Amino acid sequence: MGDYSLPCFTLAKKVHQNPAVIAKAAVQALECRKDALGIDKAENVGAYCNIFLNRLMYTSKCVQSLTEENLGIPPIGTGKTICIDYSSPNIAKNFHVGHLRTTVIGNSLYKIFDKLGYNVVRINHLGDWGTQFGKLIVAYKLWSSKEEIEEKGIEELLRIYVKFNKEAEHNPQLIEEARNWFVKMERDDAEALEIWKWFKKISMAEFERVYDMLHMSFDSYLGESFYRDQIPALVQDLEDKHLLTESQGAKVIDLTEYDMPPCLITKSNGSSIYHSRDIAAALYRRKTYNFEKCLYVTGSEQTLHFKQVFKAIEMMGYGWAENLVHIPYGLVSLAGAKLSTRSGNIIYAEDILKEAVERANTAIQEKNPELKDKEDTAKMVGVGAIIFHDLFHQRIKNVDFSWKDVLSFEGATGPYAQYTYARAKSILRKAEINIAKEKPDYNALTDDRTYSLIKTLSGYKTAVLSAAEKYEPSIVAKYIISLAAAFNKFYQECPILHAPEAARQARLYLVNLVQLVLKDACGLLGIECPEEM
RNA sequence: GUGUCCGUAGCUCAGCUGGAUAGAGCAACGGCCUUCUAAGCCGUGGGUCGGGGGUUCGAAUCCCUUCGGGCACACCA
Repeated sequence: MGDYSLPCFTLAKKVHQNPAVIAKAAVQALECRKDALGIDKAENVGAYCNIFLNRLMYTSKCVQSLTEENLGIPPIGTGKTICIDYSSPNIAKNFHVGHLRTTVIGNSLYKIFDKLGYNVVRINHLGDWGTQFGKLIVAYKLWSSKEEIEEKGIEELLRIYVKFNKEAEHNPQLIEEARNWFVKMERDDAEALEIWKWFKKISMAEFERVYDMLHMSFDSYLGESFYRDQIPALVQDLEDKHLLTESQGAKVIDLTEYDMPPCLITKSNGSSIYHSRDIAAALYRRKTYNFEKCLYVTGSEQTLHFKQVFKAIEMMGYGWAENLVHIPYGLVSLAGAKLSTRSGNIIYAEDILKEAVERANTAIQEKNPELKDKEDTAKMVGVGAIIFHDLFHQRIKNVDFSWKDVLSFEGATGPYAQYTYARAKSILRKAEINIAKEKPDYNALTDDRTYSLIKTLSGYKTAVLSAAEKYEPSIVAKYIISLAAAFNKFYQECPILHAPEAARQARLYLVNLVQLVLKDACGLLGIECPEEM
């Protein structure tokens, strides 16, 4: 027989979480086990009777700890710097739903750490260097022209890139030519660099359109190309530290000791590769920002790559390698198949954003045609739906893209959160009182619905801290839904404006807190809340 | 093959530092707008927590094993 007092003890600790339910359960449990426990039932009747008091104390504590300025969130990151490498799209390819994930997750992590007081550096590590430009140059010379690219922009770049890959399947010579062009780029060949700069400019214009729609910006756009002239010094450093070995003409760091394939530093033709550029970038960032942590938001398929890169930096003798964190997310697929530019199995970020705004517009026409700022609201709602959908699930889960799910405005969605916010604001507008001056009468806040709402409100701090600790914006998204749901239930059952004076004041005080937290939490995901919708 | 991640309701997922009848949303069905925005609320149905062992008073949660799926495994990023 075990110790039956243990479960009872655990239970007692939880009493503060939901007194009504727990105390009831306690009485039941003790009924069943009182012989084993040898405790008089009267003790628990006392506890049961304290529920009302507990609620009052809890309510008062929670409501007082949430103020407009702090919302309960402690500034734990003051004086510390965090670099976040995210979005980082490849030049000359379209921005599709896959890129949207890193962009939206990274942006949310930025908002969360910023909220906690960290100094956050947002880095868009553009994929603007590498063999793919060699491929593009070859393709451009073979199948396109200056006029066509000027006219059609990124579409034309994409067309010839796809064509190149298709042709290269039967003609390996093309790949060799592409690699040679990349070698030329690395050796500052004027013609190669001029074409490269031109392609980069065309791509950036497209990316900026998407970032504008998402209302996002970055502190640094230093892409891979920025680190190209730092590679020779890196190679020299690695040589000096006796970390490099020659393998099939390439220079590698041997990692067999750590059960990993070797980390390639330079290719057999002498050019750099993404491992070496990532190492150089980490060294540069450490020197420039002296970061506490540096986060890399990329697909989970790059897990091994970052393990290699981090290990290499550690082997170079840099203890701060342990502060480099890869933040992987699951693959986005479409109709069960991998997203592929080549086969056309792809959806562009711009298209879903536009479509969502369109749908939001339709919804407004149906539900609230009198609304003043229809266009702005439709943008907030449509874009909010997309962002929220992307952040609601744990980032590691694979997602199969579905128009139906992405464009849903009901249930656990961004628009549901925004709608709840708009409802709360509407009440406050009609109340026409200065909320800050009203002290709530806690006695008016003890019914089940209200208590549950206060419980949820007080969980904001925990949710934000947990999201930061796990680098998991979905925790905030889940929190938003639980708060919105708690508020909507409260709203349904507890009259606010038409309540007796004491209850009216106390409830308005709560509505104000809900509204503040909802807006703040949505902000942490990069979602804006319209005042009316 | 090796490594790694995932497997909970028809679908999408919470819960995983062990605790009492496993929770949401979507979809289905039935209710609620002369009262604060029905993008809402209430109710009904729906689960061998992939399977099997083990640890424990107690396991979706921890350990082992097995099956299914995703991804990665040097000259792309």
